[in-house]
Amino acid sequence: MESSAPAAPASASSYEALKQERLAKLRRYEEEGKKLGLGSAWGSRFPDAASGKTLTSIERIREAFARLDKTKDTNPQAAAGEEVFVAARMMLRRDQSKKLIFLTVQDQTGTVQVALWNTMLKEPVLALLRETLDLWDIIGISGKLAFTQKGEPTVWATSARILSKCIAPPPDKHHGIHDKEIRYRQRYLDLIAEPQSRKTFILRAKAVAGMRRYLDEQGFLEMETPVLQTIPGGAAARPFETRLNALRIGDDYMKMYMRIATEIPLKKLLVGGLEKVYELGRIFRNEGIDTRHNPEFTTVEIYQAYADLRDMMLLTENLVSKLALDLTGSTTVTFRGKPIKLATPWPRLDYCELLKKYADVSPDDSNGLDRRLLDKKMDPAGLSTVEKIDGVFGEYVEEHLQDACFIINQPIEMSPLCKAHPQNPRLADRFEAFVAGMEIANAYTELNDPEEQRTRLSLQFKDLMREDVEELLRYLTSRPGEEVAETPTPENRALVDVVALAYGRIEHAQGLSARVAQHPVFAALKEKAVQWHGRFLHRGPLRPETEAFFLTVKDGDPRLGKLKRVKERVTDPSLTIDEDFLSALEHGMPPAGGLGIGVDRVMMLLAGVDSIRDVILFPLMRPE
RNA sequence: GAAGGGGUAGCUCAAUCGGUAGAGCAACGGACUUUUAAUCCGUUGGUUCGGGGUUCGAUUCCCCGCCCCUUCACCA
Repeated sequence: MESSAPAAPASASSYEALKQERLAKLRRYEEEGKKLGLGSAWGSRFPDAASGKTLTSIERIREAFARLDKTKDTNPQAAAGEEVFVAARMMLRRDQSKKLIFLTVQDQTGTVQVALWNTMLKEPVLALLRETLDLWDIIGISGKLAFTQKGEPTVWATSARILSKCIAPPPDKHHGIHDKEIRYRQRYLDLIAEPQSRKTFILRAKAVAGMRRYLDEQGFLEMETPVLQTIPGGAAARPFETRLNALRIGDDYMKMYMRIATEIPLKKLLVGGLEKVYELGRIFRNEGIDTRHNPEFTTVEIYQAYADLRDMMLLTENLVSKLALDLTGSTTVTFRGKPIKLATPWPRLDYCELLKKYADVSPDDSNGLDRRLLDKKMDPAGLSTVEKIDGVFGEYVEEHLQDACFIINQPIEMSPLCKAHPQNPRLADRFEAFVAGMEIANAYTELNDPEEQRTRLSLQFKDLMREDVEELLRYLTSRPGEEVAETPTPENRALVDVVALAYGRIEHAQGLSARVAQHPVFAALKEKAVQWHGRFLHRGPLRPETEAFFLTVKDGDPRLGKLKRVKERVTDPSLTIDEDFLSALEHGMPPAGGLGIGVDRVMMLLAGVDSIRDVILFPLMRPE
């Protein structure tokens, strides 16, 4: 191993030197502690099983002190009451002399002062701890409760031992850790050093438990549906891909995707006769990372048969405001320095009226929408009407949605899984809940007509595909014939990006597939594609319904990036019609209300933190 | 993906015009029997994120790269 390596570098790092100091103390403790019956520096159960005693949390100790008299109970040697057992990490150490040492120790519930005093603790034990106890060591002590002369609640140790040695040098005892990178990558350090962070994650645990309790009390049942899926559905987001080694399709392992929502399987449960279901869990979206997005995040989706949007509104506002009240003591929270009201009822705000109010434009006014976008230096060219409306809404309206509210009556095109509004078929019977400019929940009266559902999914794909196919055609027209390599050789295959456009994917994009097929360049490509497919890609014969086309782009072509994006969209599995889902609907899904809540964002509000990373224990980071 | 800010001792942070890289905490040695980030005296600790360039000389100026933060873009 290190046989041939030269001796340790002349100047070991400071980190290494500090660690060696601590290791030396550990060895000394092990050696001398044995004689004193202290056990290993890597500890064991505390207090030991034979004693029949149990630990007392620091919170309980503080409660006990509240029942003592600060002026009278100051003599530890005469302290009444049983010995308490405390296990905690030593955060601070104040040596008064060789005979008296004050420690501040911390467990999950708080901090308390511990005194090691030669009149209470055996001299050799005190001496050994004095020499070997370091900041951030975890210790177990038994002791008596008494105030100091200055009135500080103190556990006066009658015995003490190291339960776990911290051999790494800890951070600054006062400043803690300011480096956000360390706080995220080594969350355990953050949890020890920053009480606020610990509070946030304890709060999160309580909030999640509170959500479950609330739903359980309402008669909802928590379901566990697959995280690994063959068609990721229920939202329009790019999924994470993986492969299943146990199953092969042709020569390839079967492709699978991490779920991007829990919607589809939960609705299948409604079909199955489970009438009030929910799932609180992690979902995964292969998209941007910023202060409000993490690739894996937590949602709770709730479905109730024979209910509708109105029920989901009540559920949402009651749940969120109750959580705030129970956990923070108020229905008004502070976020980014501003007070945010979560008290019920939340105002129901009309989407189009908000557009009128803040952007002075109607969703039907295409020119007006373009103008508003241009005012904000956004290019309306190439955007669908829905995207324009959504863009204007995002730019002009969202910032005004600070106190909790419901946005209702969105255009139906934006919501393919949602039933139309009972009074107006152009609107969706949907709400989005906004708080502090963030979308925290989204709910529908669920679409349960399978034929309508098929049409709506097809229309949505067609809409998304149109853009991609147009872009592809623009590319082909700009480079007549040039991109068709005669034969893929080992060299140019390395320089080549193959774009596969599955014919079946665009069969619903009426008119477009014909235009693609008729394009002369495409015809040539198709011919090549069939040859290459058989000769180089080894995926077996082309199936007629999935005729594939390939085109090649040389490395370094400035349009390569754009084409790669087209490829991603065109081969996006979330644009596959989920026949299994439609089949479920064909067996009859009860009319239902459905709701999804972004748990992380609710936590940001409750904890009053600015970044989603501050409510996720181990946020995604680039590997170092 | 773009712009801006940042990366210096184990931790928190300095470093003037480009001129020997400093402090506090931690660590080590010592004093001290009621402290509260204990205090006091002394000592040690550096690949200044990595690579290249300009220069007599680079933490500092230039180029390339890595990582973090913020804003924007993306994200039903």
